[in-house]
Amino acid sequence: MKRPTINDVAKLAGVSKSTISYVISGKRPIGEDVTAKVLAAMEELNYKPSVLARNLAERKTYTIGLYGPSAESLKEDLFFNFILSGILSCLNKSGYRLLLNSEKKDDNNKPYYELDSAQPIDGAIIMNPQLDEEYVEKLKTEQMPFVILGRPAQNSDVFFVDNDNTAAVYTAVNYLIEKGHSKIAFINGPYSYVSSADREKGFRLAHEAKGLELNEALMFNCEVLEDEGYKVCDRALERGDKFTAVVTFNDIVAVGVIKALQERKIKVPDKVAVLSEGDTLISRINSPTMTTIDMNAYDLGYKSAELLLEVISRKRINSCNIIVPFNLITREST
Amino acid sequence: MKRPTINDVAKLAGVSKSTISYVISGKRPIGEDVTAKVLAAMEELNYKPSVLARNLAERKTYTIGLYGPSAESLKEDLFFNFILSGILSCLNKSGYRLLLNSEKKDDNNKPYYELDSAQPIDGAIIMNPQLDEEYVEKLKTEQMPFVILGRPAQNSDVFFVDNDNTAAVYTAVNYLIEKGHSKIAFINGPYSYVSSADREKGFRLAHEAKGLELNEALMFNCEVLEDEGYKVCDRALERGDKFTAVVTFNDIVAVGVIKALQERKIKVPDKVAVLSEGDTLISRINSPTMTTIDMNAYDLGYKSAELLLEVISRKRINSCNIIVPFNLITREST
DNA sequence: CTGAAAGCGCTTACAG
DNA sequence: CTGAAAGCGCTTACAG
Repeated sequence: MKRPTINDVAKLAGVSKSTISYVISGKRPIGEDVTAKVLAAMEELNYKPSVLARNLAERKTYTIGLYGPSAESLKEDLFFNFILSGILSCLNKSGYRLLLNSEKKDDNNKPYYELDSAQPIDGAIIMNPQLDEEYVEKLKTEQMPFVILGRPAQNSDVFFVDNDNTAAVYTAVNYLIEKGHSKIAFINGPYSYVSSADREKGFRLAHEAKGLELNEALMFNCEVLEDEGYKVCDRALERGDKFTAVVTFNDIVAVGVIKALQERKIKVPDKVAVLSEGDTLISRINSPTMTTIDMNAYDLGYKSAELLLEVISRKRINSCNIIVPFNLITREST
Repeated sequence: MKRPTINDVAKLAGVSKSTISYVISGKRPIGEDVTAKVLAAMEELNYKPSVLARNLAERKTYTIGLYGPSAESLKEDLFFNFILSGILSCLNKSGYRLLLNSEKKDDNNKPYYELDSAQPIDGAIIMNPQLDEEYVEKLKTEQMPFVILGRPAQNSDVFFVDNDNTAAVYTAVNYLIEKGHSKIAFINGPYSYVSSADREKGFRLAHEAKGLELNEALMFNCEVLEDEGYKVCDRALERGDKFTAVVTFNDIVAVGVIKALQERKIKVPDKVAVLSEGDTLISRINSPTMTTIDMNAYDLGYKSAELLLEVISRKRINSCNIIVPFNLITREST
């Protein structure tokens, strides 16, 4: 038994297939009696119009592609959950579907995305700070609407949604300085992330604003993993670096940092305060609970999707960006 | 500038469009010189075959649909991350795409999925224990391949992947009994989940096996949320229920339980031991770290996808099921 | 080894 | 208010 097509319905109802199509779409008025016949035929055959065929005819898929982290790094990334949740909430409201693409590796182990104008999507959200650059020019020439989740390196003429990462770290450091800290370590993300540079800028500015000298040796870059945070902190302690507070790239790195401190019986926050970014449930569950900057990741996702839909429908044409606010949440770790 | 189509390439290369198609697919031998011309034309026009048109012509989308939790409940669900990671790993290997569908609510606030044979997918993974039933019969008559992630209530003739939840709880309770506990509370998931019934069975069997009397009043059902775990535990303590150990549905519920205990200065594990299921990073980060049953959620996802692809390609026709093993991981909370 | 044509299942401009 | 036909951009059986 094959799936019924629009032709089967047309034959059964004794009308043309355009009429079937118009009854479904409501794009032109159809007589009451005809409508009734068509509806009955659809019911009888349990007919549902093929999404695929409709997409091809309309040249529209009502689907957007999310280009996110690799399958591997997605495993323990709660920040991603919030973003995904925000995106889905927005799309569900508008009847759009989501094609979820994770970063892949080619034969040379180079990361890439399956992302070009041949994909069955109306637009893309790119959330990988390593890969967005590569696709920006390509997508522009291919006229595929897209939004970057994060600030692109040269934000010339693209749509993007991000936090003000510089201001976030500025706020964090400022808070610590006002609490009396003067030797603050900074465990930043990979050097290649634009957001790492943004954060570093905030770190420097906060010191300048308070006229506090900054110790370059206390600034570190590492992969965004618990274990990396642990190692960096552990090595710093081993070397005898002096600091009374540490700001981390995100919650999971902070977990590693706190572990390294606790293993050496360095009390948090009594001896060293720890401040993270993200406000995932990790920061509430960890002991001590963590002071963190809530980046409103749900909003980041929601706004990206919302913006992308506006770009697709040409309600927005000139590139623009949306900066999602953050809030400092103080808990036990500072 | 419109996207180039196969006709543009054919014209430029001076051959028929079937030849273009065959050069790309390699489904029939094409002369060297012709191949070279075609490749050059494709290159010059930056041609990529439309995925949509190909899908319609082949009646195959190389896409599977994942029908998962609602956007809301996905927010703090790390178990989902593992499953998703497993699914993506498998699909990436096979060149399949993932359409991610979350549970939606209709106007009457009734949950539903956008899931029928008209969707642009070759098959579906259904991971919602509340909704799978509803779609099983429908999908069967519509000949849409699907795999249930979890054990369906009447597992008559469907493909499914699950843990042995009964054995998992049996193992957990057995371990606690051997540690000397005799009054064990059980905070189970919603009564409507098949997996809750499976777990309860394990809880009862473990008691029977050791000839230990079971106190029905110590068995609870609640939504799978931190706060619900907290409330159930708090009310039990308030009532003066006596127990020295509690087994929970998952890690996040255990967090609530431990919080309720700690607030009343009841030491974990000294006074009350806590054992959860899931082994997400929560159980490692929580203080005390949690003894938990690792359900191998990544494998759950990977195997579901693998099985679905086999069903789609008709390498499997008769319904079957895959039971993913679990391991007890002991940490500080017991 | 290559081409002309039918077909996948829809939508929509054209015509009445 | 309704229909016949062209078209979306491919694949593939048919033919040579």
